[in-house]
Amino acid sequence: MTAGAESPRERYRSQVRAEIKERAREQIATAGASGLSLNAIAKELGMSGPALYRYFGGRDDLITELIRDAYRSLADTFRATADSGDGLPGLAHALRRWALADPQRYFLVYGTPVPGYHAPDDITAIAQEIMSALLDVCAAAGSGAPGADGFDAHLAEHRQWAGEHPAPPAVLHRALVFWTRLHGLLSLELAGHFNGMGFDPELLFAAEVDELAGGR
Amino acid sequence: MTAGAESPRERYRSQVRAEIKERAREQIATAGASGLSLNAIAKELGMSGPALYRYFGGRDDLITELIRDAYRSLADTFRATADSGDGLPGLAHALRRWALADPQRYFLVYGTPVPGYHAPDDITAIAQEIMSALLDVCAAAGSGAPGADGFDAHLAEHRQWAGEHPAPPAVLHRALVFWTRLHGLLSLELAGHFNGMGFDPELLFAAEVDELAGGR
DNA sequence: TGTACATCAGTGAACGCGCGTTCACTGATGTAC
DNA sequence: TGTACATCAGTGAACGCGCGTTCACTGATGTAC
Repeated sequence: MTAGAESPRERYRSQVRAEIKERAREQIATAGASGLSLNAIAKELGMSGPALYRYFGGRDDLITELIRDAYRSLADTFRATADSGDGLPGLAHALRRWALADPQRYFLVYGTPVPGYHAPDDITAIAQEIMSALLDVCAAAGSGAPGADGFDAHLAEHRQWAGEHPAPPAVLHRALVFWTRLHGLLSLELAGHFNGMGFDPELLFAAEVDELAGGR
Repeated sequence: MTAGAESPRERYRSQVRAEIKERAREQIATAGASGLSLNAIAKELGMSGPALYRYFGGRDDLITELIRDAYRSLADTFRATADSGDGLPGLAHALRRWALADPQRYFLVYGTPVPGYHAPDDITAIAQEIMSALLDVCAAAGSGAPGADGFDAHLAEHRQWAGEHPAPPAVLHRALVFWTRLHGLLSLELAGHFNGMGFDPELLFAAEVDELAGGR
């Protein structure tokens, strides 16, 4: 009963859980999050539908867990990249790789929200980890930008979202700009809005990263 | 039978069509696009479900038409604003107003795509109208930016998306940057990702518009 | 080592639901002579 | 003006489907003595 040791039953259990989630991700990849069906997953695994209730409280629980995994994965990627010292360009390209590796995972985090849904608190906490890693990198990059503008003054007094992070307003501003600009590029690219336009999305992304790393 | 005159039957018909679409928009606003149900719409209108088939080919047709309306509305807004001579800031704030007026409409255009769905050609054509209005405004604003960078050179040879528009690469670049940056801001704001962060999204938007209107 | 018991994964039947869609039909509205 | 006909909105029954979820139960696996 020591915490680290896993009994055969526990090992089996977590393995089946993983398989269920894997199939769920496949379904989301081909039909979107609204196309996820417990019965279909069970069929693919050769089980009956009710069997899944041994592993998840229900459909909503499963989706929430997939969303949590997606946040967790992005937070880990951000933290690792932030600590690697590759600066803003490194973080930006890590984000792009993460997004392209699994577009639907990206949309689980940043996609169109279901009007009623409210994420549980622990997911909000992971979102803050992501912000924290971003702020670390922005702070290390130095302010570099022109002097404080009007929005910086506003940020100086509205910085709850930064938590205890000691970054000055110009750095907070840079973090927001990093986030929103790259999200704009990635979400349009992943949604296919650049399809058929002719240019290479990666080059546009790189050009925006250059500008972020330079002035602002 | 002259083209302009509408018979009573035709008038009634288009009125019922409009009511159906109105209810559909309400449903999408409260449950997302995947929560749209023909039977529920019929019930709200006091009709039986099959009656709707007099007005739309089916559920997919209805959704497609709502998407088309959304594109049309944005294209009209862009064209009118472009012709008003208020420049990039005017266009940006018109876009923001349009987005905030009906978030789900915005997501019909720029939200998470259903993996299988492919928009019909006429919608693609409206998307080009939108781009065209944006390019007009960017061209009128002048290049204003620093000399051509690497991406501008790429754009010079990959400008199919601009159609016949005579704008130079620097202007094309500015249009893409306008589009992607503002989309990033608006989609995060509308999805609620700024909720609880503390700062005012409108001020962040304005700061980005300032930067777009200045250098780049 | 063997026996008695507890745990728990998985089954199969069933429930109730709402969905999109078809079809034959009714009845009101409009048109032609 | 009245009559005969065509158009077409809307109904109600029905089809088949897949969904999430519950429940009582079986049978295998693990645990305690």
